[in-house]
Amino acid sequence: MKISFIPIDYDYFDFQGRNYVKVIGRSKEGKKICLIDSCDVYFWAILKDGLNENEINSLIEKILGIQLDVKGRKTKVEKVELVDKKFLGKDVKALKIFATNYKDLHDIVDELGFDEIEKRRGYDLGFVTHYIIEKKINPLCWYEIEGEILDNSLEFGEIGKYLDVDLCIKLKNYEKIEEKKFSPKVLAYDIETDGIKIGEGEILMVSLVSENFKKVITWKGKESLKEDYVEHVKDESELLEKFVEYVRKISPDFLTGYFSDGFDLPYLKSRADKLGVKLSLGIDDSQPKFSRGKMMTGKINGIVHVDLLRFIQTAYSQYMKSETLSLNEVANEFLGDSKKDFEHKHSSEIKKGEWGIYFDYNLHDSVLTYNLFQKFWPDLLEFTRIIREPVFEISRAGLSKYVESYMLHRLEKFNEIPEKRPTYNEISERKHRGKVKGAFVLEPTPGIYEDLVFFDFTSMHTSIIISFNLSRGTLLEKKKKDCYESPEIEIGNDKKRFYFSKEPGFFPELLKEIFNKRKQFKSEYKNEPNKITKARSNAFKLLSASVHGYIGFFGARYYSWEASSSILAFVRKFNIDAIERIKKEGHQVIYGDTDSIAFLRNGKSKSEVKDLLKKINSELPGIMELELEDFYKRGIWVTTRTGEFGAKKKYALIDEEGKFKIRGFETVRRDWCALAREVQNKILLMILKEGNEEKALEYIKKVSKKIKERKIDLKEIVIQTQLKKPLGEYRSITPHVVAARKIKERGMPISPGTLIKYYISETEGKKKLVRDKVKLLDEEGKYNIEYYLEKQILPAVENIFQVFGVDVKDIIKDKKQRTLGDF
DNA sequence: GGTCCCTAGATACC
DNA sequence: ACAGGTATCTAGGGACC
Repeated sequence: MKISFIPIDYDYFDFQGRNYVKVIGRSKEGKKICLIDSCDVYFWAILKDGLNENEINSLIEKILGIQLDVKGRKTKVEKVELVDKKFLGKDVKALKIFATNYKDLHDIVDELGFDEIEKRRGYDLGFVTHYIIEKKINPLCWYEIEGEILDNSLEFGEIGKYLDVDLCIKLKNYEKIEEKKFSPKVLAYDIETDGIKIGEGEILMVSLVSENFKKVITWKGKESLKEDYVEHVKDESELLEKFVEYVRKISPDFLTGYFSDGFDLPYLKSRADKLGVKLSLGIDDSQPKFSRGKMMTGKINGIVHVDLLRFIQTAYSQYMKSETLSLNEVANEFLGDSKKDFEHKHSSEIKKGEWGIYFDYNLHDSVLTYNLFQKFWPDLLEFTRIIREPVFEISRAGLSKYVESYMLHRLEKFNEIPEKRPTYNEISERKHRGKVKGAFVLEPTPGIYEDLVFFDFTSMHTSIIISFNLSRGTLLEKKKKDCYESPEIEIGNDKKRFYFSKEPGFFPELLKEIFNKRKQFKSEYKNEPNKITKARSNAFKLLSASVHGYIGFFGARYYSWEASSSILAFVRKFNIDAIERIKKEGHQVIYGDTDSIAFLRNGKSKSEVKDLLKKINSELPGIMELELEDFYKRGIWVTTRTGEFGAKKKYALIDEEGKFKIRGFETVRRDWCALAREVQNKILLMILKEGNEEKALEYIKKVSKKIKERKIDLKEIVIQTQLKKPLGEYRSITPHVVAARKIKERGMPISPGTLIKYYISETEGKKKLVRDKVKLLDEEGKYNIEYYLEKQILPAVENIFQVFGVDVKDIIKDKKQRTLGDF
């Protein structure tokens, strides 16, 4: 019997000392299937150059004799083969050393301190990754499989009997087949509790949302108006049991929550432990397992637990408008939907009539999570397919893991042996080597300009890596006759160049694939602009842009200070060259940052500009490409606060359709109060639309009057700042630290990541410091007129008006006039 | 108590 | 530790008068 099958999750177990993989997935017909499979277990010993046959044979004999008894497990070297391989692009002779159990490879490696062996590699990938590489049963790709059905078999300790799947198959044959549509079964969940710390208070309710399925399980508010999605149970224990029952009945591919790694799942587990309920969510009846890293991670056997927040953090946060990654804001941005209104309070304070609202609130959180999962699914799918790690990992990993896994899964094509993870000592050496000099930013001349053009390089770092074959493996020890040469790089007081082979390296070659995906999704977005094509385009832009960061990241297997420095040196060179080239054509260049150039049309037509672009492109090497970002009707650049220089990374533009683009200004910074941000935003828009400052000046007069008359709402003057580390670690006591202390005193939870909200009030006495005037939002007080005028409004608008030679200081402060008016 | 300079800290840009 | 460097800006911290 042949079955079309899509792998979703991977797990492994030991049976009689050997490793077996469980691949959980679906058949085309929607049946949940568990494949049992195994693969060769081995690692590599790279031999020193120039060993003769006898030396190699006697080495192999020695290695074959290795037998270990580790952790009660007998393991041995089963087989050794001599193979021609490559390591970092160089030809090497290597021994492929087969062993019984993957977990023992480290111990065998430790026994291999022979002089003939130069390096030992390929033992630190993790068994699942090793398996996927070995067998090429890639996640979320379709296969036609054949095998022995184990449902009633005694094999593997009767695994087929106790696994909660439709079919359990011992894999015999498989073949990759063409892609089919796959709509995963998704179940979203969310809990409401009386506690904030994990397991502290009771769980009041849990909501579950799947396709055509909505449920709130609760043991509270029985008297309340009964909605048909509400299911009442006896108590909290029964709630937990019912939750498990529904999850098992629905048997989803994905169980998804929002911040559920950090809250919902550990909370459920903790309460279940306290109440003696087994949270047997796994297909093998196992309970969720938590691993502690920087972030806690909750894993369920056979169901992929996806904390959407984690995926959004890595894949989208840099491209989002939302200022926080709260469910509400993210849902707003991607779904145009919000959380329902409900003011959280302890269950003892909830009135009878309010429970219905609470249930609805709880349900809607799961609805939002479910819908968000569906929105992001195409991206999660694409990332998983291209990176080839299980969805569970993809949904949680950082960018370095994305890049690295992409490479590791494709080394075989190049006959490459994988590099190992750096050791602790190597990491600290890398950290101490000194920063790589970064990109070039052109200082703008402050002013307001008309008819602007923005050019930018397409995936600049990536195209440089590809075009100049830059990587650790292609770095040459010294200059060769025919090689790529980096621009001069300053090292201390020295200048140096690095040289790279022209023989294509596996790393730059592999990058091409990412680069092409990026191109494909970008044009897809252009043809069909919507939130999702945009998100996907941005996601791959991010992956593509992360590769040079990966090379410079000290934890990377393929870290290279030399390659990283060279990439940045090329980035600087090409941007500066392009600036000069555009100047030479008679354009005034206003600004440039890393891979972009802004310049004036200076009377030239758009098609002349496009011709210039073509000309420049024909002169660029390799796959490097400069593209037209857009034409802009008007743009403004200001000075820095001190007024000495043109400010970098701060500008505002209006395009020809009247769309605004604002970068770096207080308007886009969340640590400024809404009032200052709105005022600055309005002023920028007026100025960009009209091309003069008159209206804006009128407006600013009105606003400062309103402030002085205390007519500003509290929510307009709230300042919010994120706590970035534990409260005790702050060396300087800033306003937001003071505010955070106040919150803590009230017994409210704060931790790194919490947004601290406060306002600055009038104070009696001679308190000078801002932090002495900090008040929380519910603390009574009058806002500090002077502070908001001089420290929020004035700095936000002062240097914008300065561009027109207008000094707004007196207009805003206006102290004399106020005194006169008072009489 | 005020001024100057420097640093810590947060956030943005690419 | 979990992609990088460049940059702006505020408020605190400390030296000095």
